[in-house]
Amino acid sequence: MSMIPEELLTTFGARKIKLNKDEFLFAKDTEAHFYYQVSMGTVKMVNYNYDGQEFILGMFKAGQSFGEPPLFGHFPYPANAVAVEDCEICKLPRDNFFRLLEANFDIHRKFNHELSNRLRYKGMILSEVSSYPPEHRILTLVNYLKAMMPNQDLFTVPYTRQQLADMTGLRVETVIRTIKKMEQEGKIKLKSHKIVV
Amino acid sequence: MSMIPEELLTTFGARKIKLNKDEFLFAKDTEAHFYYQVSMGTVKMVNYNYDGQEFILGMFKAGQSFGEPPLFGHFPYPANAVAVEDCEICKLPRDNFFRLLEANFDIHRKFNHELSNRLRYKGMILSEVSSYPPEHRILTLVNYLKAMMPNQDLFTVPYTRQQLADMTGLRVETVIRTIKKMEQEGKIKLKSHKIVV
DNA sequence: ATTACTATATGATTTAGATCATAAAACCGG
DNA sequence: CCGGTTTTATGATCTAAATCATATAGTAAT
Repeated sequence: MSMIPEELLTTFGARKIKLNKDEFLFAKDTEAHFYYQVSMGTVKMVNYNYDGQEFILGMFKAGQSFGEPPLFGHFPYPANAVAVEDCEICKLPRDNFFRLLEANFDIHRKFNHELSNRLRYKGMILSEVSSYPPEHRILTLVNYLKAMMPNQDLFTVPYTRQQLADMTGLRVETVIRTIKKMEQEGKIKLKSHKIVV
Repeated sequence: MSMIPEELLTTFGARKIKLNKDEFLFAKDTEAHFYYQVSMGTVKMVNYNYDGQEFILGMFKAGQSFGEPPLFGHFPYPANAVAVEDCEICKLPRDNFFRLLEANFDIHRKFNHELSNRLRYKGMILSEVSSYPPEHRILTLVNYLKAMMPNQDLFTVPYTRQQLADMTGLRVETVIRTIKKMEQEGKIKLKSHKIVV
C-alpha cells in the first residue's frame, strides 16, 4: 500500500514530522534534499501565478510519496508542497533514500511504475485543459479518480469545488455552475454536495 | 546520448522500422507491446479532441525513447505516436525490454531520471496552460527548450508556429500575433521567422 | 520557372468562461 | 447554540483569445 513501508524508512533513518493545514513543506525552485512520504493527512503540489491563482499538480494522501522527481532528475522543485489538512510526513535524507533504493530493487521498480502513473495523470489533465470545455474536464478528472480507487463501489469525490477548479484550470464559479447543470441533466449524482460515482 | 545504445538494443532483438511523415506508430487507448527509440527523425506524442484540434504532449528526436510509461505502469497508451518527419525507429518487444533492464541496472536508473524530467516538463506546461497568457507560455516553453540543449550557444527553436501552438494549447493565429508582438517589443529575436535565443 | 503546398500574416467578429458582486448554505469550534 | 469561517450559489458584465475569412510569403518538387 505504502510506497515504502514505514519500518523500512525508519531503519534507514527517516523522521516523522508534523505539518499544519496550509503550511508549506518546501517551495518551488528550491533544491530537493529529502524523500517525503505521507503518513497521515493530505499534501498538494501546487503552483501559484502572479495574482495568486493556484493550480494543483497533484494530491497525495497516506502511503503516497511526492516530490521525488527532483531527486531522480536533479532539478529544483517545479512546485510548492502544501498541507491540505493537518499531516504527518516521513522525511528521509536524499542519500539514505538512494541507499535504500540500491538495497531494494523491487522498490526501485515501484518508483518507475509510480512516475509512469503520474505522467499518465498529467498527460490526461494537460490534454483536457488544453482542448476541452468544463464539463468534459470535470468528468474526465472524476472518472480518473474513481478508477484509481481500489474498491470499485460508489466513490465520493473528496474535493471541494475550489479544489476541483484548481485541478482542472477552471474558476470556482464555473465548476459550481457546471456541476449543478450536470446534476440537473442527470449526468452525475450528488450526495450532500459531493459528486458520487 | 541515446537512452539505450543501439548495439545493445540489437543484441536483445530490436528491429529497425521506417515511418513516413504523418504516419501513426501507435494509437491512443491501445495496449503497449514494444519499447521504441528514435534512431532518425522526430516523433510526437499527440492527442486530438473531437474537432481535430491537436495537443502535443512531447517531441522526441534521435536517441530519445517514448511511449514507455504504459510499459512500466500497465495502462493503455494515453496518446498517439505520429512521425513529424520521415523516421527510423528501433522497436524492441516488451519482454526483451524488461530483460535488458534487469541486466543493466544503470539503464534502469536512467529511465527513472528520464521519466522525472518528463514530469518536470508536463508540470511546467500544465501550470502555464492553466494560468498564464500566451506570451508567458511561449517564453516559458522556448526557455525550457533552450535549457535542454547541451551547448548553450544561440539556439534556434526548430518548431513551426502551428507546432508551438499545439504545445502550448494556443491557436496558430495567437502564436503568430504574439511572436510578432514580442519581436517588435524586442523581447525575442527572429532569424528567418524562427525564434533565436 | 511554374506549380503546388505549407507557413506566416492580419483584420473583423464572436463567445466561452473569467471576473465582479453579493448572498445564502453548510460546517466548525468553543 | 452561536458567531465565524468556509463553501456553494447565482446574476451581470467584461475580455482575451478563438474563430472566421483572406491574403501573402516561403519552400519544395518537377
